[in-house]
Amino acid sequence: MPNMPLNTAPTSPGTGAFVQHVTSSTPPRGTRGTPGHGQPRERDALRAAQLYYLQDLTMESIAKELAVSRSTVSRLLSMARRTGLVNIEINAGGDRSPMLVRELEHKFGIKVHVVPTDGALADAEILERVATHAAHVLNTLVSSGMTVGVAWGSTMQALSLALTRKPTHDTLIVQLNGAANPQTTGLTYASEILQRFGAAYTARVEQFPVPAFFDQASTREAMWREGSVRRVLGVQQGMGLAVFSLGATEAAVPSQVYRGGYLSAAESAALHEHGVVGDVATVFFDGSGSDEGIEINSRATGPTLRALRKVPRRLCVLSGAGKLRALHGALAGGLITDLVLDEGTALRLLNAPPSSSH
Amino acid sequence: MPNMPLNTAPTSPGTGAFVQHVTSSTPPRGTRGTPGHGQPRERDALRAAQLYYLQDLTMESIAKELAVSRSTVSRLLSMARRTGLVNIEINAGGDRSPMLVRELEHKFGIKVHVVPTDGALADAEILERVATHAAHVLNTLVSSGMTVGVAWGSTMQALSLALTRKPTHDTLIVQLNGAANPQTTGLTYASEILQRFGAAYTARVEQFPVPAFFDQASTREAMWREGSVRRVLGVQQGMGLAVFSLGATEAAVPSQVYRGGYLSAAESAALHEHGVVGDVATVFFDGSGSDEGIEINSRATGPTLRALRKVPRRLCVLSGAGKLRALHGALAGGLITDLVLDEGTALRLLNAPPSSSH
DNA sequence: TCCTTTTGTGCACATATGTGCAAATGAATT
DNA sequence: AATTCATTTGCACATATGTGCACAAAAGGA
Repeated sequence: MPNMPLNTAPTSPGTGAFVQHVTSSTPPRGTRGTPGHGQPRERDALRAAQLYYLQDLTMESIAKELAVSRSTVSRLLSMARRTGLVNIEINAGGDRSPMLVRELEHKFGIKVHVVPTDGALADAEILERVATHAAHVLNTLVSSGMTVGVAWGSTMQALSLALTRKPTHDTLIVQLNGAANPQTTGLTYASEILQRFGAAYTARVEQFPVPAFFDQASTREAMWREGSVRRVLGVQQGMGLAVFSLGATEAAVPSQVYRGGYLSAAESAALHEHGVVGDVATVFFDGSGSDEGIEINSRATGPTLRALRKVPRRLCVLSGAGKLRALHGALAGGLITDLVLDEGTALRLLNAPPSSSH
Repeated sequence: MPNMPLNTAPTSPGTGAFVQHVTSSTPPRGTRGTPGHGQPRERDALRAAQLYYLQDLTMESIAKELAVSRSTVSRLLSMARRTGLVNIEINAGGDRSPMLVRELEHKFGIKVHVVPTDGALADAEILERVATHAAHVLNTLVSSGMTVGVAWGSTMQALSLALTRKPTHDTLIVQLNGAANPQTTGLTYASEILQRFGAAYTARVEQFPVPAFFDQASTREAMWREGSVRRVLGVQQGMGLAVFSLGATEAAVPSQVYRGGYLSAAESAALHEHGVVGDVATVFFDGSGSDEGIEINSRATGPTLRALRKVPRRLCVLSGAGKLRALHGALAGGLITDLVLDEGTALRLLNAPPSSSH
């Protein structure tokens, strides 16, 4: 009775083409098995995956059937998982889901995914778990032909690293908001996040090469009339899914936006003045989930909340303690349709009353 | 780095309710973990499944987190799979599928699933593999609210035994054709097949309590006007999916229909006369896939091919050597939209020219 | 209340699986 | 042709996993 490997082997990058090999101790391959398949290695991987996951054969017997060693089968299966050939999903829907999830879904009218977390886990571990879990959820939401808006930040970074491959066609990944700032030159990592999404879904990537905030609102207006920018904004219009986390002013570990030199001290103070509790893609909102009347938003580059709400599916990935007020605001503003969050935060969300704004 | 168990443990029936237990060596449970979930065992199973399949944790660490022994985690995961909480699917779609599949799909314009089979496999093993594979394919086709027509026969029997649980709502399983005959009293096994489908999909089952063939066509006409029969026929009208195999006159192991006392010698001879190559749900067809002009069909109880073709999705499960001519006929007649078959048959199907009928 | 039956648990052992390492292969280059 | 380089393979060993078994805890009956 077989088991089922899972780990993503820390093997080499391995982007290269597949090439046929012949073992000396074994009769030459190529005549074996079904003729006329694709690259031999991928063909074997599919075959192995079918026999292992569908037929419950042991790796040993699969090895015999493919005329390779057992360890090769192990590696084939490992590859099959990494490349998304095998897809494992957990059906937590309906009456099977724990009461916590059901209560949250009922209370807020959205789809909720609670990531199990042990109380003793460090914040970094929680983030990683949430990201991994969210990656699987994302796989069920992304489909061919879809345009997916993607924000950036530490949570999105973790998510991008946890993505599992799911090849699609004609999918388009579009950056939600600019990422450049006066302090750091590169901020290549925003683009790296995008690239990883693109690789995972074999999708084209549309970057948004503008700063996170303009210094002058008038400059933004001017830029927004530029053809190159209008094109990206046009792509954003077609989004079927937006993926983002929330920035929170009160977070123990302050969000990317509140470090990194994006905001001046004066600006931070102004945010507090207006009762801002958090942001989505560098657009700030108050406790009621409104982005209006906040000066800096006129210089921000993320979609207005009004525009965001037009996206049919809006997945928020949230990890950790300090973002509760931001989450309440975002929920009040109807910004979220699908939520992934850790168990601790979920519990607090259920119990804690929405903080009175300001 | 964890592995992933697969086998359906041969444990006791276990239909009973879940009950909380307390171990002496362990502090009482119930205070642990998220409060307010469903039955503790199912709650743990979900949690374990998420940690194991999504987070790639080892069973050992999950055991620690759930405060149970590692073996319990193993059993929880085993249960999670059996009950369909965990769903494993293989994405063989698009350009990743082997050329054999692509060629068949192109040639016949249908969706094809080829079950890998070693050349040295016995017929019974091939049947089992095909059935197991088909069960997974079926899971992707059956959805809530759907009416599924199900035939009977040895292949359907094997399929029913290989089904994996996938709970749905408002699904309806309806028997495609009568199964009683003058020889065997029970033929309980036709109903057992149906029951298994019902159990796997938590669906209501609609039986069709008529003989496989009437002695007199006029009796059928009369019965077809009966309210009870009309109700079943009405349900059949709503089918979104039909699942069947093919009977073949030439099969090495003759199909159920050609043994079992369903047909007299004279009837068998008449079938050959008319160039019959096989049947679907006891409705016979010739090499071109037509059921017309075949006397016995006026006494049969399965849906006419015209009626069958109205079902949007028609899954044919086929295993073994001798059914090639029947398959060619069924394909010519456009009876099939989705096909599951073993590799050997698939190869012959691709190469062999359609047998000239009669 | 006592007894029987059912169900779940941990233990220990037999299998099954993942992976570092060295050897072997095939392709590309000199 | 010889050489280099990047992959791939099989081996062997360390882990990880499945399961028979005996026992403990609940549930049901008398």
